[in-house]
Amino acid sequence: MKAQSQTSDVVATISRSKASGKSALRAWLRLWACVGSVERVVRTRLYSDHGMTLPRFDYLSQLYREPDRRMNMTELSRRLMVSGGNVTGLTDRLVADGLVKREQDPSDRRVQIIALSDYGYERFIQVAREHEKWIGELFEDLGPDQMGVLNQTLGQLKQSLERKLNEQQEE
Amino acid sequence: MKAQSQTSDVVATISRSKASGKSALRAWLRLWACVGSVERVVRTRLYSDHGMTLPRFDYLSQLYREPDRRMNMTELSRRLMVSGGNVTGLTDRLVADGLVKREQDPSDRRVQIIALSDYGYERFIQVAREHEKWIGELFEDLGPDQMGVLNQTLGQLKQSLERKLNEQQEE
DNA sequence: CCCATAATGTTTATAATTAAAGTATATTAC
DNA sequence: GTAATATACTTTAATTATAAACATTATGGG
Repeated sequence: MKAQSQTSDVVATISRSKASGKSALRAWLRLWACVGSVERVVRTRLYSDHGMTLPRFDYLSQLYREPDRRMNMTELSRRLMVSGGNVTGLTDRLVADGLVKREQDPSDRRVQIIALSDYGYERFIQVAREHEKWIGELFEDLGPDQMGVLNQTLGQLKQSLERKLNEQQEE
Repeated sequence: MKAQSQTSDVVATISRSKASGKSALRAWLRLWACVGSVERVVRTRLYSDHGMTLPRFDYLSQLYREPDRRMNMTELSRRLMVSGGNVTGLTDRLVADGLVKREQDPSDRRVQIIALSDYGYERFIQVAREHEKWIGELFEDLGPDQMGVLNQTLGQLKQSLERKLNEQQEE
C-alpha cells in the first residue's frame, strides 16, 4: 500500500481493477444480505399483522406514489422490476380483492391503466404507516452520518445501474 | 435548522427520530432498487449464457463457500434466507440435475447433508467466474473510496440486522 | 393504403416461494 | 423410561415469478 506511488500506471490500474472486483463482490453480498433480512421481516409482519403479501404491498406502493394513483402495466412491471406476466397475475388477484381497478386508455386500446381503489388506498395507508415504522426500527442502529453516507452512495449506485441497464437495453 | 441549539432535548429527539425514519425509508428504497437491478441483470445472464437460474446459483454458492462443500438443509435455508420447503424443492431439482448429492448424517437421522458434486463444482466455478465479472462491471462507477464506505456501512447494517433478527426470534 | 415492425398485455408451462400442517427423530424433564 | 417438547425435514395448497409464445393494437415508411 505504501508503495502505491511507485507502481506504474498500468500495474496500478490492474491492481485497482482486481481489488475493486473483490470489493464489488463483497459489497454485492452485503447488499443482498441486508435486503434479504429486511424483506424477511417485512414479509412476515405484513402477513401476520395485516394479511397482506409483500408483492402486493410493493405493487400498491407504486400506485400510491403516483399523483393520480394510477399507472399502466408496462410501467408497473418496470418499477417493480418483475416480468409482465407476473404483473398480469398480481393485477388479477388485486382486482378480485377490490384493491385496484382496471381502466382503459382512450387513446391506446392496448393499454390497461390500473387505478388504486378507495378501499385500496385506505388499506394501503394503514399498512404503510406501520411499514415505515418497521423500516425505521430496522435501520435505527445506523447513525445519521452513516445513514447520510449510505443514502448518498446508494443514490449514485442506483443511477449508475439505471444508466447501464438503459445502455444494455439499447444494444 | 439554524435554531437547532435552541430546541429542547425532547423536541430535538423527536425531530431526529422522524428525520431518521424518512431517511431510513429512503435508504431502504434505494437498497431495494439496487438489489433488484443487479438481480435482474444477473438472472438474465445466468439463464441466457449458462442455462442456470439465480436461486440455483445462490444455492451452489453457499455450498461452494464451505470448506468441505457440504451443508445441511436447515443451514442452507438460513443462509439463503428462504423457507425450508423451498430448499427441499430446490434440492430435489439440483439432485435431479446431478449438481448436488444428498447424504445422511450418521449421528442424526433427521439431518440431510447436501454435498456439491464434482459436476456441480466444475459447473459452479465456470459460472462464478463470469458472475464476479458482471458484478465488477455493475459496480465499476463507484470509486474505491465510495466502495469502501459502502462496504463498511453495509457491514454494520448487516450485523445490526442479524442482531435484531436473533433477538426477535428469541421473543 | 399496406406492410413491416414495434409496443402492450395475456397466456402457457414451469420454477420458485411461502405459510402451515404433517412426519420422523432427538432431547429434556421428570 | 416415558411423556412432553424441540428440531429437521417434507408435504400441501396457494401465490409469486420467469421466459417464451401469442394476440391485439399502434406506428412509420413505402
